[in-house]
Amino acid sequence: MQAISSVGWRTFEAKTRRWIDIGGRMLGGDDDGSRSRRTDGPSISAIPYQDASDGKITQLLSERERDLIAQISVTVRFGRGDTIYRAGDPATFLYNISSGVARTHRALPDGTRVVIGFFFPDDLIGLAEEGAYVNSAEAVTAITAYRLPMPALENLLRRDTTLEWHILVKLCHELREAQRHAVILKQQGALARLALFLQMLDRSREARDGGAGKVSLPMTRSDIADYLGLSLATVSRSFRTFADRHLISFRDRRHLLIADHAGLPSLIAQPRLE
Amino acid sequence: MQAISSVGWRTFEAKTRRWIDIGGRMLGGDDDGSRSRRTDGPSISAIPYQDASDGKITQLLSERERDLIAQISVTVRFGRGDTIYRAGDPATFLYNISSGVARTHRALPDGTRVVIGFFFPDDLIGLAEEGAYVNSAEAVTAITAYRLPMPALENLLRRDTTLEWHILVKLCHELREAQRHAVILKQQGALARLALFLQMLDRSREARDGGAGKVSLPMTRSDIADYLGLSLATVSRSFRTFADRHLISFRDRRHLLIADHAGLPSLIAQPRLE
DNA sequence: CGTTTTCTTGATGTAACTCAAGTCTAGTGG
DNA sequence: CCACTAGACTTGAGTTACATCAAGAAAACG
Repeated sequence: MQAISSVGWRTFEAKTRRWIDIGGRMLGGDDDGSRSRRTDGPSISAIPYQDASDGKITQLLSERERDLIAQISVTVRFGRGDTIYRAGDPATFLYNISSGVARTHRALPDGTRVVIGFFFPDDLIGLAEEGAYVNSAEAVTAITAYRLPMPALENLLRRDTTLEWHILVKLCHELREAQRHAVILKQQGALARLALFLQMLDRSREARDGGAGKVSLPMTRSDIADYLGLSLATVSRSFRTFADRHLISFRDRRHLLIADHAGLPSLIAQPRLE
Repeated sequence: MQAISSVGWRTFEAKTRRWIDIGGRMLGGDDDGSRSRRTDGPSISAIPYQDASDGKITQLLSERERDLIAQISVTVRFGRGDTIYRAGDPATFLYNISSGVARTHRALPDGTRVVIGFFFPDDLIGLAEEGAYVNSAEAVTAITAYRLPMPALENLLRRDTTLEWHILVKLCHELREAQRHAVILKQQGALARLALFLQMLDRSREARDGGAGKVSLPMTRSDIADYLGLSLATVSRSFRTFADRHLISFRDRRHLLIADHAGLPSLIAQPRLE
């Protein structure tokens, strides 16, 4: 996989260009629960930095701001499994996910893969260091995203303080998520890690659709393992344990219901889970 | 410890006020290698977001910006072990560390402590969610810091786009650090985690003083364990293993020399370290 | 409908945890 | 200045949870 020669920028441009779709149509029938029901246009949301909102995710951008971003951006689409960008490539674009789920990862010298995070509609991806992407990003499901050229965005931010503030707030949100991820990983037990992961997915889902505890797992078990720092086998076994204890129930491999909302948190942070 | 009743804001104010020191004197003879040799004043530095700088940390603020921040801030001091703020307290201040080392942590329900990060001069701490601190922060060594009232800072940022941009860049830097932390934790082996930790400290030291591989460990073994997600015993054993293999050598418990700069990275990301 | 990928489940070895006892060090007061 | 003490660190022994290896089952894909 990933057979194209990594000439970097040019290859990358050529590759992505294939998926550009000026329409911005929404993806229709994805049943992964992650499709967005918003009207068309760029959109960024987060738990606010200052104002209390009962833990709910709120839309940060005004209509005007969304227009401004729309003016400098293009709608792009990626198919399941496609590479969005690679670590080390020149960071020319920021992506605002509109529908679908993305994953960022870092490849270690020996080929081990570390999944940094999963990203959902209204998230931003494309973090850079010294002008180059630090992680690689792929589409977990089919994705529609707004692609913002960094120079144009920087320009826009320099002119519009409020917009810049909102990006700042969003970044704070992502920073908190990254810290939360670290907290998950420091949990000793596999069950505790998985419980925290499910809780995280459930919370992000709840903030979006507000429905009951029906969680969808668009990513593979292997993705989850690489995110939680466990082996694929252990993830599978842990799911089974949860099901056996009637904490969750699977509709199929990709869809589960959280049966015992109090049970999962109780597993967390116990020194030894027996 | 931490015996003061947690009435939150008022107690907090009263507590910190004790350490306010309008002078802004630098701490003199700390031999922890983390003292800053800059001239007086607020200071923020990071690896740039766009421009290449050979991986070096650079000062982000202009003289004018540092003055602006100085005008809204007060110099505060904390003694070793003092609490800077607590998770859940109203996030009224942001802190710009000037000298010394701080640590942020989160306490889990069962009393387990998770160290989120260590912070050095030129770093910012005080991340909030919905107006409240998400982590607690303590002084690992004696600390001098600039204390910025959030409302005033927000005001300042709304007026000064460039300054806001610089804060944004700094936040990106911290986000990358948090991700790096997660990568460390996903390493299986204790040796690999500790090696990455030492590498991290060494790099941050190198960016500051540029000297040879003399790393200081101002934090306790227990802090390191809680940061790396290991037990105190394992951290100790791993240090011993490194020393036995002549990868590092201890001057004393708090100061070590990286003897084999190539040896440590070679331990990292190996599936099994034997 | 066959092939490939993804997932489940079992058996075994080992790294790291826990418990626990012993050593060092820095900070305190005589 | 030195003895003393409390906290920080080291090291050992036994146990356990998870990684690894491996084979079989179930989806997903063309």
